Amino acid sequence: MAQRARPRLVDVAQAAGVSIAAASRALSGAAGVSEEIAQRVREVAAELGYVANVHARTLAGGTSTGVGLLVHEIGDPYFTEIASGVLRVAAQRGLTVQIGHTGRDPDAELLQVRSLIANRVRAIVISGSGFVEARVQAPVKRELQDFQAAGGRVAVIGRHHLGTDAVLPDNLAGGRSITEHVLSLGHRRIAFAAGPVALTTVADRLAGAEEALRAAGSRLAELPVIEEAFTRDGGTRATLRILDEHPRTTAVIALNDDMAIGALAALRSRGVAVPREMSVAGFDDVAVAEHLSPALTTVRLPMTGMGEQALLLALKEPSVRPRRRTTGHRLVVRDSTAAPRSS
Amino acid sequence: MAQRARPRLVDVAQAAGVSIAAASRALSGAAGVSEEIAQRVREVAAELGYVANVHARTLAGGTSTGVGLLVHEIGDPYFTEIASGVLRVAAQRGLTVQIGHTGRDPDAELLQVRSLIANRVRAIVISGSGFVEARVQAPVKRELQDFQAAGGRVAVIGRHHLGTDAVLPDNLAGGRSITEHVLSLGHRRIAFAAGPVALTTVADRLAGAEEALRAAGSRLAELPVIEEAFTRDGGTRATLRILDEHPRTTAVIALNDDMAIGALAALRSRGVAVPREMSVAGFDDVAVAEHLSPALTTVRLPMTGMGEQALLLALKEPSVRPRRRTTGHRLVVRDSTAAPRSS
DNA sequence: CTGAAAGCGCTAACAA
DNA sequence: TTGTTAGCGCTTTCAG
Repeated sequence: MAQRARPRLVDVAQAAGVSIAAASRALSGAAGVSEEIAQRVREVAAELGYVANVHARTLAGGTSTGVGLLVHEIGDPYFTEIASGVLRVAAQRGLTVQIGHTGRDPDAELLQVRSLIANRVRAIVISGSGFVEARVQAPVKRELQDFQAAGGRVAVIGRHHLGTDAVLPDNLAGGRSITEHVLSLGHRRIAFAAGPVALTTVADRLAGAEEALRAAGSRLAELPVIEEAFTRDGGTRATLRILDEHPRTTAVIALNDDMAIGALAALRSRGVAVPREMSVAGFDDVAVAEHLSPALTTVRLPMTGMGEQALLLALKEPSVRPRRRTTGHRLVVRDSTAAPRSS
Repeated sequence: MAQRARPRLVDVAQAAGVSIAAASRALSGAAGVSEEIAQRVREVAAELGYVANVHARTLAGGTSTGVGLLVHEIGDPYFTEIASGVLRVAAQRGLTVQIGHTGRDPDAELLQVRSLIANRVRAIVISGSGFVEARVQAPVKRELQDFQAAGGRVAVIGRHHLGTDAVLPDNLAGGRSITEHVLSLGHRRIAFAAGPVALTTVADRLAGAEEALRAAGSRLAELPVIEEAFTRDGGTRATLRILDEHPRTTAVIALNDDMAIGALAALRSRGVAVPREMSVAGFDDVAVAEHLSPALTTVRLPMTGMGEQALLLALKEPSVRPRRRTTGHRLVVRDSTAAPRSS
């Protein structure tokens, strides 16, 4: 345990025989030093293995190089891809990213936001659905507002109602597209494997489905919408319930790919052939969707791009009114959907 | 832009009518304040929306609450699961995690390590294979050594040669197991879809395969080992080459699941039935492996647990000699492997 | 138990 | 161009 302390700026300055101010300027690339001194300081610093203390720098300079990223759960492929986009932009801007799980729990989210604020990050990106009910996220909203009032920047992905810049996935139109697709194949006894309708993402996708259904002379209220967790396991449970409670169903529309994967597992376990006996559709087009068994029909959302966009938005100068960027979507028809068996 | 500054400790102290020292003690839960004052300070702080500045705190106290996590690419499901484990442990300990991509590039890795050190994180977890050739990672090693000498902690996942605590996945034994499995099905014309053999992970898994092959009276040198990127696309390219250059092959062993997914895609595109015409095996058992088409035979590694273990190790008191934790592995036989067609 | 004051390592005026 | 110095917001001796 040498506990040998790391060299500080003074050490570098001393070793280079210049003032600490000169050393600071040389290392941070600021103007006002002769190239000669700058050169020498850099060499000495490298020799000593000097690495500036970010905390001291941030405290003195007032500007942080950190950004925050909050996801529901990094293991969920939807968030994984978003995170990947955020990391890419951050790296290329020389920013550092602090990441945290929210678990779709408003309390955990509040804690994480506080932690980011405590770290004085320059910008916060929050991804993942919010709640239809504005009240549950009021504390976070207030915290974010204060953060912004103090000069912080915020961008959210897939949320409204937070009064911040936002990247909005095409949930409504996507919900319409996938439902139209299933209807066009001839399905009428459709069931939805949904996450909690309290989530805006779920609500929006269902709203899109409703539009498609009405156009076809049907209504969402006439069909089973099974609410379970917005996860793989939730998809499995929802599908098992559909099989048991609505045995004549010919198509399951899962409200995200993760649920669709769970749905496929449930159908396999019950020996139901997809798409011959049951069609399955997902939403998001996560990277593995095309490699599933069978390859999943779904709606593609540009997740990585959404992550990039969000951080880029958050890094821009704030505008008077919150900005909104809506993404496109694309229906991707693969092998998991087909016409119902003529019964 | 109000640019209204956030309240500081002085503001809280003033509002509560106590000294800044007392306020500090009250908020950080230190001893030496009457419960009465502590109570009052906490109330005032909450009212004002006070959030302590981590930079100031770290600078003054000398102890950071941040930890660093470096992954090759968060989009790779192997790292995703590791990250999930790390985030879980961090959250439960009230630690903050800074994450970065290394892209399996030693230079990028060095930059990321420097960034973590600059942020004075308490511990660094580096996941992802190192290089067989020790020389390429010498600079990182030196940096980590200095970091540790200054009291920092480091743990790596799936690397040797770094002189730090390590969590070592069961690559050798796993490589043996999966190869034994394929051999036991009767395959002899086996090909390997490998990542760069310069990676220790690849080298170790191949060494395990060699053991199994020798026990069966064969040798690795007699079989095609196709080196491509250790990714999905790499798996696709390797498999296409196997199909073209070694057309009599009856089984492909991919050295990770991501490559196996690419292999399945390649075979599908060429109309080769799995496992009837070609068996495919993977390695890792990422979450989607069981949902692939067909479900993938692979070797399970406890990735999430590895992430947890690594951070836990890094948070422990350092020992004189680097600690090593080896994981187990489990052969998971699913539908992608079968006996070769009797030709 | 409480408060005054000395830094933590760095940046950014300000002088020279 | 250079160097001096006053903080940045907090923790932590050290007196009281």
